[in-house]
Amino acid sequence: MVTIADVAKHAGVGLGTVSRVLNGSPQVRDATRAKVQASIAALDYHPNPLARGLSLGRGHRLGVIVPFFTHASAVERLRGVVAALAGSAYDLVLFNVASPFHPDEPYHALTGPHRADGLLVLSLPVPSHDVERLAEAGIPVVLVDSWAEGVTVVMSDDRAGGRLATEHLVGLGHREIAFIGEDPGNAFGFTATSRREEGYREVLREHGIPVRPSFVRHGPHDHDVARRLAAELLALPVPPTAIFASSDVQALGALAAATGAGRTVPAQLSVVGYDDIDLAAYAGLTTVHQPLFDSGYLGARLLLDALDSGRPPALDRHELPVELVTRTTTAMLARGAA
Amino acid sequence: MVTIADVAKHAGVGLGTVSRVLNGSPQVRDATRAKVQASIAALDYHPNPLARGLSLGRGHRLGVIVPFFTHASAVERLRGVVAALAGSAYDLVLFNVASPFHPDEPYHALTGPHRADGLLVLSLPVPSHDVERLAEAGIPVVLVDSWAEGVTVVMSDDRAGGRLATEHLVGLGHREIAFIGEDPGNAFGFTATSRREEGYREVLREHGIPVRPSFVRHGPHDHDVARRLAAELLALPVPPTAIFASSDVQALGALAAATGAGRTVPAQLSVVGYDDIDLAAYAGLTTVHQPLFDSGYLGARLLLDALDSGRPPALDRHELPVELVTRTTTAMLARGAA
DNA sequence: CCATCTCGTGGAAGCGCTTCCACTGGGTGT
DNA sequence: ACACCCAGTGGAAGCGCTTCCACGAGATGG
Repeated sequence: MVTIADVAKHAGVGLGTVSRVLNGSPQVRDATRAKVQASIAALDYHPNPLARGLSLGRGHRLGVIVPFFTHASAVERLRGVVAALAGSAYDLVLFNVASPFHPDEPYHALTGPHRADGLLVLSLPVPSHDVERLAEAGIPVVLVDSWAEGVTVVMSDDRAGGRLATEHLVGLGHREIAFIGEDPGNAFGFTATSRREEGYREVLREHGIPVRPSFVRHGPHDHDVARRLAAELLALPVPPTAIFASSDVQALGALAAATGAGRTVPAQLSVVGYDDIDLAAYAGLTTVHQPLFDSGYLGARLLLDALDSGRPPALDRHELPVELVTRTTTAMLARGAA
Repeated sequence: MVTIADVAKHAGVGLGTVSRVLNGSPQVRDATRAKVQASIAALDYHPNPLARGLSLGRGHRLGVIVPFFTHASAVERLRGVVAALAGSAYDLVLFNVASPFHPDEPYHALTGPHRADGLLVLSLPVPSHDVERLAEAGIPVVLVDSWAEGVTVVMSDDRAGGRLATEHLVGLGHREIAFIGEDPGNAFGFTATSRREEGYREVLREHGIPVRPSFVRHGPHDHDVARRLAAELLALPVPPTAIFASSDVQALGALAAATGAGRTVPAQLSVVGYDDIDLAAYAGLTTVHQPLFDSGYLGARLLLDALDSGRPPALDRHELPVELVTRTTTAMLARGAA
């Protein structure tokens, strides 16, 4: 293992000078710099990031907390994060939250200093207690698709998205519109689904359409669960003519239920999803597109800027636009139906 | 920031003792241990992993190199890696290889000591030059879905998978079977595709079916490229009655081309994919299933074992089984066709 | 010509941890 | 009774780096 001392000896200079060259200090004569750089190349020297980190007090690690297994959308956001970090001095350290039973476990581990210099949280809530600890420790935090008091957040306007989807269905003549989403009290603490539901309720109310309690179903974010919930909806005495699901995965479950119940889509049932993941395009699913990649990218950039400047990220709420993508799972309400 | 010295003072013991407690050394009297643990809790002390890493000579970081943007299958493998690392002392550091133009760039960065303690490489080739450097640096390496001289590898039997797919089509009566895969000289250096192609060629040969050069098409691993290649195949004077694509993404491209050319699947064209990603099930794609999750899991476990034992991973070639999943994109060759 | 400044440089101190060595005090064997 | 050993402990050294302080050599000004 070659160290800075070896380079110094080889170049015939002091350690300090080598360090200055490594860190681009202007306080080095050009001739000296060249000599040192030649030695670095000759010895194939690589600085030890651990030692560097210890000395500097930061390890150039960006922690990303992500519910990897539960939401397909998280992957696309992660891609954005990866893209933002390319070329930066920071390494991406991945912390998965697999189980909803210990959602705060990663924070406990991370609030210890130097586990990561900054934290990006995708879709998960952060207990206020941990927000404080992270703030005390001086670790900047950015939330994507989530919200917490006193933290910089990047979100898309979920309520507007919920409105968009519902307006679309109402515009097609539907009045019996069901909703499938996650339980507001879900174990992970995901909240986006509730805001989408709010948009749904608002639009119905504005059009004077009563929100039937039996038309609003909640369950874990899972294809088969959604399928079951949709099957229940379709078996109702007065079944819905349209379903708005708060995610594409759930919408695809609804599609499967429709097939199972012998309903053709969109002739006998319209379905709208949310997220616009890869699958949506293949399935021809009408859905609300949100900029998943961009949200991850922006979140990471905000964090990097904060880290570079030494200032905590601006306490803004960055809102990304959503947009309805009309495909082939929605259609005008057939006359005489419902 | 509270350090080990603070804990020592608070507990009225020496630094060494605190360190021994932290590291579970038996050389501490129970009473002393309890006292120290109480102080740790009272002060909310968290060891600094950077300092620990510097002292120990390893940072408890497991580097994963993954072509994140190009292959959907990589994500599923990554999930396996994440699962294997849960509960271990190692953090997952993600290195993306976005561009094929500098495929060895991450290795340059990583062969420097302590960037990561071990390296897991997904689907990418490792230049032999870097294999040597990593070996010299004592960094264990495991490859998943790739191969290199002198490195532990986890792979599935791609040739057998290629055979499986082709046998299936031949068994359905097809003789005009085309292949769509990646160029053997592709910039990233992916090799799995070539082994699948070998299996395809072998089976055709065994059945006395000539391999028409015009039936074998190569292009980057991309849906739209595959779609174009498939469109070319279908426009041939004697078009194929079946297409075996070396990945699901490419098979889905072929499906799109079939729709574009007015061919119904599977009546007028059979299509087989490879990987069995999420999309395959939704699309009803017949495909070769390979244990993506398990491959990542196993690779990570091998690496962790090597790290824990201090021995390099056994130089085995771990081969995972593949299996044909028959869905709705393949059917008996219609009489009189071709 | 000397005091003063500036630039470039060497190297010690210090980051927080582990580990090794030295030391103590109570057993143990004879 | 004495030598010996060993469990338990304190603390110095050292991991490889950055940074600060000190210092020498020219340059500058009076």
